[in-house]
Amino acid sequence: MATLADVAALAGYNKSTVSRALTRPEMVAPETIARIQAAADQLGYVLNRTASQLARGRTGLAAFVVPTLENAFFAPIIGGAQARAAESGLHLTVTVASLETAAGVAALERLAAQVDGLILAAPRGPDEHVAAIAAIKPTVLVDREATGLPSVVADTATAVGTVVQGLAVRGHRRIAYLGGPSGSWQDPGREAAAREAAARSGAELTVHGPYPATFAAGVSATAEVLDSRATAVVPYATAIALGLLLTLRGRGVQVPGSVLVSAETTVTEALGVPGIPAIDVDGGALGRAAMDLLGTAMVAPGENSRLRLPVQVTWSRP
Amino acid sequence: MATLADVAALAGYNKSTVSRALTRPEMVAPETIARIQAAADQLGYVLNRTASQLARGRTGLAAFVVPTLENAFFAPIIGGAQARAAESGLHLTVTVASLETAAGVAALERLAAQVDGLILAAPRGPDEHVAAIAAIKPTVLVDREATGLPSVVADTATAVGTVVQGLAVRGHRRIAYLGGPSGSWQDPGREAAAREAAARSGAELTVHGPYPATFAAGVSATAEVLDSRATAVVPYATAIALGLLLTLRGRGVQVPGSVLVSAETTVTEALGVPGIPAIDVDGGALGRAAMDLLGTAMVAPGENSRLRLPVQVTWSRP
DNA sequence: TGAGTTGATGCAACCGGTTGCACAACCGGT
DNA sequence: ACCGGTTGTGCAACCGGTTGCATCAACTCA
Repeated sequence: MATLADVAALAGYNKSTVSRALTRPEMVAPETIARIQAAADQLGYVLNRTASQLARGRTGLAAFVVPTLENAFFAPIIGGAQARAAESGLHLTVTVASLETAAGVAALERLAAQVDGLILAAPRGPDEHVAAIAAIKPTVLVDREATGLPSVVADTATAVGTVVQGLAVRGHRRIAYLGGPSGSWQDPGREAAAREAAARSGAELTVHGPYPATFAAGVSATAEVLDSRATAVVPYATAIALGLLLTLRGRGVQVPGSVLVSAETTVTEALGVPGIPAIDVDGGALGRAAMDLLGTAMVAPGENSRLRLPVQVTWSRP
Repeated sequence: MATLADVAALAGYNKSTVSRALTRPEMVAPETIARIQAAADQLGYVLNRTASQLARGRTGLAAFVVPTLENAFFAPIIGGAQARAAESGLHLTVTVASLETAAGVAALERLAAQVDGLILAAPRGPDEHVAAIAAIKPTVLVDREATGLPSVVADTATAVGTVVQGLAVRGHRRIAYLGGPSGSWQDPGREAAAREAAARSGAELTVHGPYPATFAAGVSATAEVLDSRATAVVPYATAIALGLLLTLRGRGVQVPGSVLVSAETTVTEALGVPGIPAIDVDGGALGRAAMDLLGTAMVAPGENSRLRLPVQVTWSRP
C-alpha cells in the first residue's frame, strides 16, 4: 500500500504538501496539484482513514441505530442517510441495538465512543437512556423527539387522523386502531390523533395492541380485529397490515367488504379495490434530513431543530 | 480524555508497560497490573481505538454488504453476523452496494481498503467483480460461491426441488417458477432443481422472471402467473409471494384453489389452509457461519471452506 | 560461585497522516 | 530600491497506542 511519503517521494514534494494537495487544494499551486495527483494515481494511493482520523481526532464514522432490521420501513431511511453520509465523506455503520435494556445502552455507549455521531431511529426505551447516549456524541433522533435534541419525524399522527376521518366520512362507524410496538414513541401520538378524529366525526374507535411491526403480529391480531367488529382497520405498520390482510382472506373474510385495512400505496393498489387509504412515508427524505441534522450537530452542538415531515395519504384507485 | 501516557505517569510506569498490562496481562507482574488498573480506573481511561488500529495496522471493522435492505431476508443474517462479530470485538458495518456496476465496484474497493474483512451477501454481478474485492481483503460470500473463496449458502436449490416434487405428488401438473433478480447466483441452481424435479415427476414447469425480490414485483407478476395457467407457484422470495398472494386474491382468484403459492412458514400458516409448502432459511445460522468463516479467513487466508446449510421444507397445517 | 535462563520493565522507533510555524519568492505600491 | 503582504512549500512536532530490542535483577543448575 502506497503512503503519503511514497507519493511525496515520487512527486518530489514534502509529505505535508501532498497532504494539502489532496485535502485542501486551495492552499496549493495548481500545477503542483497536478503533479501530485499524477504520482498518486500512478501509485494507486488511497488515504489511510485510520491515520487521518488519529491525526484529526475524528473517526469519520457515523452510526445509524435501528431497533430491528426485520421492518423494511427502515431500509429507505438508511438508504437516504447513507447517500448523504457518503456525500460528506462519512461512513455510516448500521447497528441493531435496543435502548430498552441496560445492556443495550452499555453497548451503544461503547459504540458512541467510536463514532463522530449517531442517528437513533425510532428508539424505544426511556428518555434517560437516549440522553445517556446523546451526552457522549452528537445525536439525532428519527421518529422520536426529546427536549434538547435535534430530531426528524414523519408526521404520521396527522396522517392517521386524516385516514380515520376519511373512513368515517365514507361511512365506517367502527374503526380499529392497531398499536405499534410497546415503547414506540410515535404510537401514542397516532392513537391520540385517531381518537380525536373518530370523536370529531362520530365514529367509534377501538384500540388494540401493542403489536411488534411484523407480519406475524398481523396474523395474530386477526382474532382481535374480528372480535372488535370494526369495518376498517388502521394498523401501525405495513408488515402488520400484510399479516392481517392475508389471514383475514385466509379465513374467508371479505377484504374490503366486511373489513378494510389501510396500508401503504404499493399494498393498497395490489388489492385491486378503490377507496382504501394508504399512508406513505418518504423514508429517503427522513434519512437525508436526519443526516443533514447530524452534520450540523457535529459542527455546532446545541443547535437542535425539530423537523416534522409531512406524510402522504391517498385513497387507492382500482 | 485520559491517554496511556497519563495513566503511565500516575501509576509510575512506562507507556509500554501500561499498554501491555491492559492488552497482554500475561507479560506483566500481577501487582503492576493492579496498580495500573487502579490508575486507569481513577482517570477513567478508555482505549483510543483509532490509535490502536493505526499501530496494529487493523481497523477492527468488518463490512457486511447487501444488494438492498428492502428485502427483510437479510435481517436475520445480519443479526447473526453482528452477534458473532461483537463476540470477537469487531464492529460490523452494514453497507448497501451493488457489484453490478463499475461504480459500485469502485465504491466497494474504497470500502474494502478501510476494513479488515468483508461479507458479501448475495452479491450480483460477474465473478471478476467479486474477485476484485476479494483481492483486497479477506472476503466471505453468502448465498454465492466462487472458486477460491470461502462461502456459506443456504441450500435452497434442494429445497425448491423438494417442493416441486411434493407439489407434483399432490397432483399439480402445471407449476410456475418465478425467478429472482437477474444476476442472482442462487436462481439458476433453484431453477435447475425445479426443472429436474418437475421432469422427474412428470409435471410441467413454466419459468418466469427475472423479478426483483419485492412486493411490487409479486404484484406485477400476477398477470403472467395467471396466463401460465399453473396451479402452483414457487416464487423466489417471500416478498414476491406476498405481492402475488394479495393481488391474486384481490382479483378474486382462489388461493389456494385455483392457484397455490409457496412462501415461508409464517406466511403459509397465515393462509389458514393446509398443504402449502414453505421454505424456511435459518438466516441467523447463515450469518453466524459467515462471520466465523471471515474470522478464520482473516487469520489464515487461503483457507476456504464452502458451507451449505440445509433448508427446511414444511407443508402448512390449517 | 559463576554461567545461563527467565521474567519484568524501559527505551525508542514506528503506524500514516495533519497542521502550526518558519521561510523564501514574488507581488504591487510608493 | 524598499517594504508590507501574499502565496507556496518545507520542517518537525504532534495524534495515542504498539512492539522489537535492550537492560537488569532474580533465579536455576552445575
